[in-house]
Amino acid sequence: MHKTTVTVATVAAEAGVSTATVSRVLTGSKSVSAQTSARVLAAAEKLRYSGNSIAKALRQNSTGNIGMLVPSISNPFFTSLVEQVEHHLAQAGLNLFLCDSRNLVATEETRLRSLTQGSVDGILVSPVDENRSAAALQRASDIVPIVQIDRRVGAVDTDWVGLDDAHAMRLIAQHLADRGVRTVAFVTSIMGSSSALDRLQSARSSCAELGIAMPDDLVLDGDFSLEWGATAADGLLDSGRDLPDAIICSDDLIALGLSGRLAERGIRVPDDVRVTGFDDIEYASLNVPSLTTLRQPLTQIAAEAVRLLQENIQSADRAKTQLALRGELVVRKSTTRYGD
Amino acid sequence: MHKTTVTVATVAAEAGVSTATVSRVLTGSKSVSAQTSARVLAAAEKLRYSGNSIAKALRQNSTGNIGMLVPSISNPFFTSLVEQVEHHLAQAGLNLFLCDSRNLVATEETRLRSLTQGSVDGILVSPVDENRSAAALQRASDIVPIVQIDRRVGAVDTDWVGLDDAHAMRLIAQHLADRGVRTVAFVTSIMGSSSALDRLQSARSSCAELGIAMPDDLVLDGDFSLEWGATAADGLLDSGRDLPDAIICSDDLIALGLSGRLAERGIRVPDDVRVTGFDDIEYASLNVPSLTTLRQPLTQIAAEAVRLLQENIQSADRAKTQLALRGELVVRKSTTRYGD
DNA sequence: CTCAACAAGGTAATCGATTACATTTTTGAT
DNA sequence: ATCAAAAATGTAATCGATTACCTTGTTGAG
Repeated sequence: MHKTTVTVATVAAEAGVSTATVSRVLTGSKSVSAQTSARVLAAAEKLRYSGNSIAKALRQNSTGNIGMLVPSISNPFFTSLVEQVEHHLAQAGLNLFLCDSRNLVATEETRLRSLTQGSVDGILVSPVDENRSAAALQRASDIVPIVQIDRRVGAVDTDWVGLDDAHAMRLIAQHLADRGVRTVAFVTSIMGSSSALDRLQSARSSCAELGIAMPDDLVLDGDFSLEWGATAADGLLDSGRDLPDAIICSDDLIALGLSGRLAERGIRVPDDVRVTGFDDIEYASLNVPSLTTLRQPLTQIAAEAVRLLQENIQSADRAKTQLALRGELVVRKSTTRYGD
Repeated sequence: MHKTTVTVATVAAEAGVSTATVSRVLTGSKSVSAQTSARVLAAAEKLRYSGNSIAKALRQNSTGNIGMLVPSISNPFFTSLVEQVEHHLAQAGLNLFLCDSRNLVATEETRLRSLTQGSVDGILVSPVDENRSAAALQRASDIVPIVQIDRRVGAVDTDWVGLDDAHAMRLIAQHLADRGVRTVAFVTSIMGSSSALDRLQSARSSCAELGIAMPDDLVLDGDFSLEWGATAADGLLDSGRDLPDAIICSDDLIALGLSGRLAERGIRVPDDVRVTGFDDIEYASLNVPSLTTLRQPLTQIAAEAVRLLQENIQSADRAKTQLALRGELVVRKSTTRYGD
């Protein structure tokens, strides 16, 4: 199986030229005659030369791969984000090195440490916690170009691309107000991630403006998961209180988990209570009832993040950009009663 | 920002020792006095030395990272598999380099090519297509240790770890037979992946044994997605035929998409038709109705795959192992009528 | 007290590809 | 026909960490 390693030297010998020439042919630099070039290519082919990207990276001080660190790849929102990023990177001839911080600051730190050890030219990161991620992130950004994506740590001075949460929540609140909603519950993840924080704050102020009540005891926090959505549904039903007119969830997973549990317990969505999600993951449209949610401009977010990272890699000292892109409300059945 | 690079030489100068000594301290080789060691560590700390894993990899001919190539990271089954693998690799001090072949043989080939260029010590791959993936896989396995996981290309001689599909389908068929099912439809992905092939074949033979009818025109193929599940539901309902007693789906995504569409069109699961999934992704238990499915032994699969890969990396020429692990039937509401 | 064994640390080769610089050959303009 | 510019190719330095091999100094057994 594992034959003797084939290097440029092997190929050079076979083709009867120097290693420099082999390298020139293979990297496509100019100044190699057609015949020589052909001879080298033939030799490379014959020996099944496959290059050594490590050596190349060492010499050129650039690996052609980009690290991406997300809180949880099992969250479909991040999965889609990763897919988009991967797509844009591929177009730029870059490889993706994907890591999962498992929503743990400690794991995040470990990953950042290994990524900053030379294996990547730059990092896209969605930090776990607005505060507790700061130290590791700062350290990493002293070593390698970093762009924050989706979630962010404001205290670390890097580029950031993500959603305009304030605008997004305004769209949702406005939509609910239009349908006559007067009281809402808000189900979210425990404070810590910037997304959760921003969304709650924005929901509060938008609801206030529109005359929608959002009592403190109807703000429930757990995490971004189906499981928590279901638990929150139980919480609301078991509290003894009347259900609000609507339940705003800070992501689709929560909304789907919650909607499922409500159905099991005989509560009809949207007739008994309206429900909104956030992100527009694939399953949102296929759930029964289909979920009204806020679609994030994923393609654009990914494209901008990749672009900014490339700029960062090229020239270190640029003014940092903060890019808040606008989402789009997708109205579906979970907020639409017959006659609405 | 990007300061002058700190290398072992910088640290050596600061500490007043040679680069060899610095390296000895940092890698923990023996024969360094306590004082010297302390001095080196202090210097490294002071200069914020962070090492260069590229150089290290070049010298040691080993990177400490493992590539994993899956057909689609947006499929929750693969997401969970990746999580498990990541966990087991981390325990062995290895990093994960994750790639998505987007269900395309061409993308798969590109990724394999870049992975075999030195960036990883070994590869875990779930090949897109039983036949069309063979060439690229063979080529890659000539260069670097490979273990196939979940799906496989039989023609390429590598280790493989996955599910015992025959056993799994027998469990499902038996369960349905026990509940009085006499006819089934089978909704799957287009043939190509080994999983799809094996599952169909096993379903056919198990049903035959148990006296369950599975007419050819009730075998529908599309892909492993929610979308296709929904489309298949439409297909069954619009065919003009009576619904079968049960619908076996070759993965949970299909089952969930199908179950949702059935509900929308007023068909009740399990009362009008029973539905089974395959994989036991997280959402299977939270769907309404919760989904009867086959739970894959993911942790075990991941653990074995990692173990085999490590063995392969250590000693190239071993006899190859094929490991088919048994899954477990999880009975839920989608096959359970009142009184069953 | 002597010498083998060992500890501590230094020097320089090494991993494989790229590339600055040097050398030779070709080309084309006059 | 001549010479400068351009093309083709070679030689060797380089990227940064590791490590084989060597030198010097210590220790302890006999």
